[in-house]
Amino acid sequence: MENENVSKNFIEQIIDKDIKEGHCKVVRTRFPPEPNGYLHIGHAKSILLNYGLAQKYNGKFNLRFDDTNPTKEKTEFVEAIEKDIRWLGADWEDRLFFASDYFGEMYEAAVKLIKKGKAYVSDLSAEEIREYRGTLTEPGREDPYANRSVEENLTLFAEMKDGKYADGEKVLRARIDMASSNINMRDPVIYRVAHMSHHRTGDQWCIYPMYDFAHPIEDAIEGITHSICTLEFEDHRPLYDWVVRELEYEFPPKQIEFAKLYLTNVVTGKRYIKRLVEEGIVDGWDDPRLVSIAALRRRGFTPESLKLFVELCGVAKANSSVDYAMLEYCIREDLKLKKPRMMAILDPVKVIIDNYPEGETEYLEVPNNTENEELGVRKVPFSREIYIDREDFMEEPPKKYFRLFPGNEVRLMNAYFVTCTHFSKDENGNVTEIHCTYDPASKGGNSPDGRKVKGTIQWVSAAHAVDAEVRLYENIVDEEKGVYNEDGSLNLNPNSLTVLKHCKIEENIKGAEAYESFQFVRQGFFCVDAKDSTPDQLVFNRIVSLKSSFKLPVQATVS
RNA sequence: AGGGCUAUCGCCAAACGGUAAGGCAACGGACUCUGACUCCGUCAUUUCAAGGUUCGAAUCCUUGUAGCCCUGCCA
Repeated sequence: MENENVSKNFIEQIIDKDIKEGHCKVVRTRFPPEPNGYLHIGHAKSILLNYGLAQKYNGKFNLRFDDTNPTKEKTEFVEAIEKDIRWLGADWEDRLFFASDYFGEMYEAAVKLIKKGKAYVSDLSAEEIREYRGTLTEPGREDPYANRSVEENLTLFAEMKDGKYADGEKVLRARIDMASSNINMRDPVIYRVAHMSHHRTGDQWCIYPMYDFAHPIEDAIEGITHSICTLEFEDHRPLYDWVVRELEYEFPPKQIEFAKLYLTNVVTGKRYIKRLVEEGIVDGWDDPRLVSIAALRRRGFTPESLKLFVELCGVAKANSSVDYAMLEYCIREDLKLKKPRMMAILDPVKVIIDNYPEGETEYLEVPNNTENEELGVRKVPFSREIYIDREDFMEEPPKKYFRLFPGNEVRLMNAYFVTCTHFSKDENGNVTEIHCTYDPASKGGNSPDGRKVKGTIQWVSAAHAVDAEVRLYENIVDEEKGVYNEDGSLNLNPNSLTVLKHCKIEENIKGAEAYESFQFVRQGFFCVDAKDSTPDQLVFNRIVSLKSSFKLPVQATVS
């Protein structure tokens, strides 16, 4: 599936080496989300990376919810996450797991550590533990409870499990090295008491394992060979390896860290998005201006486009921020040949073709996609009164403007040549009606005399047009000013949403369903909004505009 | 001397001691019934800096510099 010339990323190189040296036979990866929120594009990278690796190496990909902290997790999120991953196309088959499924084994693992003298129960409070931990530059001090006997620790830990202690009263710590330069190794807490109902295990447990202890066990139990996570866990790897070693797993999993995906001019921070939702600036976590998976889906991005995007971004260890233009390229690339190209007028102005018979309608056959014949043809009605886009007409055009203006001839796409004869304006100077004559011989869009026109514009028959709402988006933050203000607040772009009512779309658009997308010729790709669109009042999201090298010349200001 | 990681084009990113891939963006031009697409062309004598080793260095060594991460009973 890949181009042979594309060199392998550093993770693939590690896997190649592990296979070659016999450290693993079948590659197993996993995506381990905590069900405490919605997935965003950064998670998509991790999902597609893990799934892609499993596919590439003929291995297995697991979905595992890392639900070891009941205070933050909800079933609602596990459902949303499953939906997003499924939509992305990452197939975990029958391998859906929960860390909470392993609580029993984790408890036994902790007991094993205690018996080996590698873990002890501490009565220190959270604040005391912090004090004893030392700082980045000073070593920590030994926990005063570090020397309890194995028997006492066993008893105490069992009592913790049995609910004898309140939250925070006791914890289980791994005995490693209070003087380590790596703070994660200074006798990390591996079990805490939390009298709280867990979304899956209910009240069965009142002690819960910490991530650093739980994660390597989860990986080992599932036979994960390569446990891929993000850079901030690099400092945790020695602890990960310690757990795996002390527990003496036969096939120890290997943790590998890569740099997260950041996108320019985009908001991913949970607190920021929460505020945007609360303040009504966006209409939910799936607002099309956001980059949660749900938002991207609603906006009209496809799994294929995100997959392409992730591939193009690559995988490395350097922190980086990918240009949003790369994402735009990917969705255009995916939709280009797959979607019908329809005519839509976003800002309509009426054109009357004076020499076209009144009351007549003819149906012109047009290809749905000139670059992909498989998409077939459709019939588009043409009549005396049509709409064109306001920006396709100018009373006094600048040089190189080859759309409609008085005296100029243009092609109505797939229809006829028309020449503007005159037009009218209202009291405010807005063009209200444009009059043209058409050349009946140019039917279909070409003149038998070989006459050329420079401009081709889209149009929609007034009597047949479907009225629709179209929403145009820009990034939610102002890219000129930077994403954040000095006080840490978001620098919002006031133009992030433009709602256009009464757009006119050719009648073939009728019946378009949620998530269905189209190219609106000369404008961009648009997707039926899954939340607000109805059969009677279609609502479209602009996914992305078409590229354009056309710029109206800026009027020179005379000083 | 706290520890760890990272620095290659505007943005991603290859290169693993043999003389700087590729993509996005941008800019020219051709083509065009989408100012799109497509196609052709341009775009790092130089890899954070300075030294050193070598016939040869982005790759090795030394010394700096910059950025990111780490002091949750979060993940």
